[in-house]
Amino acid sequence: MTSVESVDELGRRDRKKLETRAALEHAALTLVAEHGLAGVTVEDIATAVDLSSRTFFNYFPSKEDALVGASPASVAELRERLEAVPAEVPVLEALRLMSRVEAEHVQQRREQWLLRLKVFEQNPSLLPRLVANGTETERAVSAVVARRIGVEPGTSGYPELATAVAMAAFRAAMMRWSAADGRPALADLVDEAFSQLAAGLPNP
Amino acid sequence: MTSVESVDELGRRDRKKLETRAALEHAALTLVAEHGLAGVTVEDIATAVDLSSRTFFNYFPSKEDALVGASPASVAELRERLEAVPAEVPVLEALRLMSRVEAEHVQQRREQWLLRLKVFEQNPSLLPRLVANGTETERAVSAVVARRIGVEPGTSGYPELATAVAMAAFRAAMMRWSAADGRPALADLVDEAFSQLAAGLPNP
DNA sequence: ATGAAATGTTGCACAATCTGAAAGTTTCTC
DNA sequence: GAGAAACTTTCAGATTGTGCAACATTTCAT
Repeated sequence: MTSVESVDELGRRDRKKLETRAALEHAALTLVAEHGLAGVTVEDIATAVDLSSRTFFNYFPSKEDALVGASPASVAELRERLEAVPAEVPVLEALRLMSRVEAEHVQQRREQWLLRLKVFEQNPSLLPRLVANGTETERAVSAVVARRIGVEPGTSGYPELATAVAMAAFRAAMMRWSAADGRPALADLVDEAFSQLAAGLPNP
Repeated sequence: MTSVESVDELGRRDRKKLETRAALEHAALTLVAEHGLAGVTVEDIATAVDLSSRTFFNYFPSKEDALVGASPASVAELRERLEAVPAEVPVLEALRLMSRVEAEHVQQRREQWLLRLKVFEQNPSLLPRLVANGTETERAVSAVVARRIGVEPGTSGYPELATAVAMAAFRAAMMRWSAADGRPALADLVDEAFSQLAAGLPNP
């Protein structure tokens, strides 16, 4: 279908789609931040953007998904980013590099992500969804890792372990970043986490 | 169903409650294993146990929760188990010991857990729920870790990192165990994962 | 054993979530 | 500009989940 184009090269239709999607995400985040997850209905979110609630469901399968704001392209991006790392680089280091780039992307949407993470902290039932995003990508990333070390997926368990651990480290860094109100650079926190991983998580 | 009558000290009422809860869990798992998550309604599950759907919601807040079968006591158990490890044992080793015990508990309910994990694999939208259980406990465990190394929670980030990583390793071991159809001992797989963690996840 | 208290189950009403299908509207292509 | 393609909306309906009141059962004190 449509390959990787920049936003400028899109037609009016796709541009409006992205706008609508972003507007729904933003409305969902701000409304839930103010009234709590249970205090906001899909109808509330839709009317805040002047859309029917049915249209909301054309964009997101559920209220929670609008808060996660899972971008469909992110999986492929992550994979390509990981595949771009030279084969002689150790797996954990490759995952660190991939995560650093992801951290910079999050940092670019700083306000949005800080708001999102705050909403997630205040509504713990959402936290699994943040990992859900990861669950999709976990298979893709671990498949790349498996190829990288020349192993059939699902036999050694190492690719799945390394992937799951790396994503856990990334999430932990994000939560710490959010708790510190986005003061330190997220990429630095990610780096620190991976360093501790590489050292075998010794007592500090 | 003939009760195991090993649940001493409990009156008939609480015994029946446990039975009903287990029956609902079992019905939910087997039905979803056969018809898929979307192919089973709460009404189906309830009538399979000869209960009203209203009663189902007295036991579980949602259909998904019946599949997870979250035991309320598990959080406290985990905490106590971790606190029981001598203070001079390094954090990662303490988490390994805690996880081993948990692995043995899972192994004791082998069939139930293999079915559950199979259901979760076949319905990926459920996977976050498996971690949801963890999200609750993640705070509790990381709080214990923080006390163990004498750090204010939320400052160093190490307790949260170590906890998240340990739980990721445990989950990876469980998935591998499930993929291997429960052949190897789960505790051994957990052990192996933690060994790789302690070694800094070197390329295999 | 018996009656009162506590607890569990159920039916009912109701709000909210989410999905198909059909019809209307906008955008794209030629 | 005309037709095709894609997006939005309305509508109907199944399902989820909760509060409440009535009913049934278990427990407990006497």
